[in-house]
Amino acid sequence: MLKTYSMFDDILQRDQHAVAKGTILKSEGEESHSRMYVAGGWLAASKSLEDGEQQIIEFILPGETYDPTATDGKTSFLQIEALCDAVIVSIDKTSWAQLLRQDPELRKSERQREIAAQARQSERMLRLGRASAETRIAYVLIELCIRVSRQGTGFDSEFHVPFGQQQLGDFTGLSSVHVCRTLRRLNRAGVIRTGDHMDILIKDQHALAELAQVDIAALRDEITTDAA
Amino acid sequence: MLKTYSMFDDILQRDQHAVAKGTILKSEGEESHSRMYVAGGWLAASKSLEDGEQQIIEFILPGETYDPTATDGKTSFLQIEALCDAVIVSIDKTSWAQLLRQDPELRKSERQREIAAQARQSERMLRLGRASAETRIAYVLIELCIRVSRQGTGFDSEFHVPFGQQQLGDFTGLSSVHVCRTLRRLNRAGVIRTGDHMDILIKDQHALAELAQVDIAALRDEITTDAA
DNA sequence: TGTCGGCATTAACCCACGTCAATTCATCGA
DNA sequence: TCGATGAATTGACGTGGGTTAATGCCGACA
Repeated sequence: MLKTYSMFDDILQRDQHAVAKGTILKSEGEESHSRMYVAGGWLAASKSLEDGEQQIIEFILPGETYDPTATDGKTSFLQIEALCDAVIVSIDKTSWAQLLRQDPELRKSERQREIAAQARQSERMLRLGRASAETRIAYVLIELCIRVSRQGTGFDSEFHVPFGQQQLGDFTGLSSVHVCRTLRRLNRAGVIRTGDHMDILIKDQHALAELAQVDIAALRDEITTDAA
Repeated sequence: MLKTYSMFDDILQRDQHAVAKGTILKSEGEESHSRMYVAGGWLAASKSLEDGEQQIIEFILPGETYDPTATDGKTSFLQIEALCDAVIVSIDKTSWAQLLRQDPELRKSERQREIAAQARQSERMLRLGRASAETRIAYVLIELCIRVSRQGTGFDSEFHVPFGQQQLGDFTGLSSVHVCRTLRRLNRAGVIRTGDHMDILIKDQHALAELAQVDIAALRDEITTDAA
């Protein structure tokens, strides 16, 4: 989570506005002159093929900022959508640049955040291109678990995913039907337990990490650093 | 391509060293304290699953720099390998930081480069997760063609890929056998013509763009900006 | 309390792509 | 000139995951 900066805080207090689940905050190719700050709720940054197939590139969680503006400085190269009811703040480029100029700490933490994001992207590309459905699902569960946990502290084995299996598929490159099949299988194997409304309980952290082909400790460091 | 900077040039003249095709310049998790500059040849940045499956995350072309150092500032989160005989220069972090501090132009162009890289990654993730083999192959051909072309000027419909079908598969998330099949099919359809040694001639640019589900003009802008 | 709409679940079926293996071909050192 | 090596190519075959569609469940709303 971002540390507290008086001027930053000031901006975040103004201009908050609530958006309903499903709201599209920015579309691909649309004008974009601001960085978004998520005060509450989850967003998804995604791209679509002409035939309508959607791929979620990144989830944006409360306390994070995101700017999908392309190199032209004008248009967004991603679509940003609210996965659940959310509260967001638009910080215009000028204000953001000013914040960065004034605050070396913020500058440094944003730099770290970018590097961490790039590492995460690489890890996801590896799974998208090369891993089985089971590995992909196991991985996303671990990743989400860790990212949710750091809002509290440490590693909570139980967490809530505020969106459906369709979106999980859009993120892992699978159909919602196969996401379902895979989650059932993990349930039957006793690795996880799914409750109502996409509540997830990781029953066997070790087995899940095995399936995801990931070293949990390393991943936690990587993702957690993101917040520094 | 990077513009000319006296001090930058100075560094690039020293410390050049040649590496043979297949050389692994950095391994995943290995110590990494420098940024690499490619004076000649192509590199690949990749990640691997425990079972050995490899995914190429990015190609690094002559004139580009790359730094795979993770947020810990110590280890590389990618493997860097020479796809063909290459000449590279290691620029240590301190020198690089100094260059950035002294040169606002370089700082700005690197910033642009990072944004462009992120847009490219998103585009690739979309294809990895959601597109057919044909679309992926068509897309990578167009992407490579444009990136090679900008070393000269404009869009050359004929170009050379200095590595094999296996690596094309490692980049697109396909098996080398299926890469081969797909290339043959594109040949038979008259969209491309493959010559010896992975020489590619795009015979029908429009049809290829159609298959790739991409707007060539937009993509060219995006990739070309990368070089600013 | 009923009805409606959206999501999860499951089964049946199919196909795009992976795997394995044989064949050809180009390169290269002895 | 002769293997020897490694990549491209092609065919046969198997399968993981997509598609379709039926069913059930829950929450919202009247």
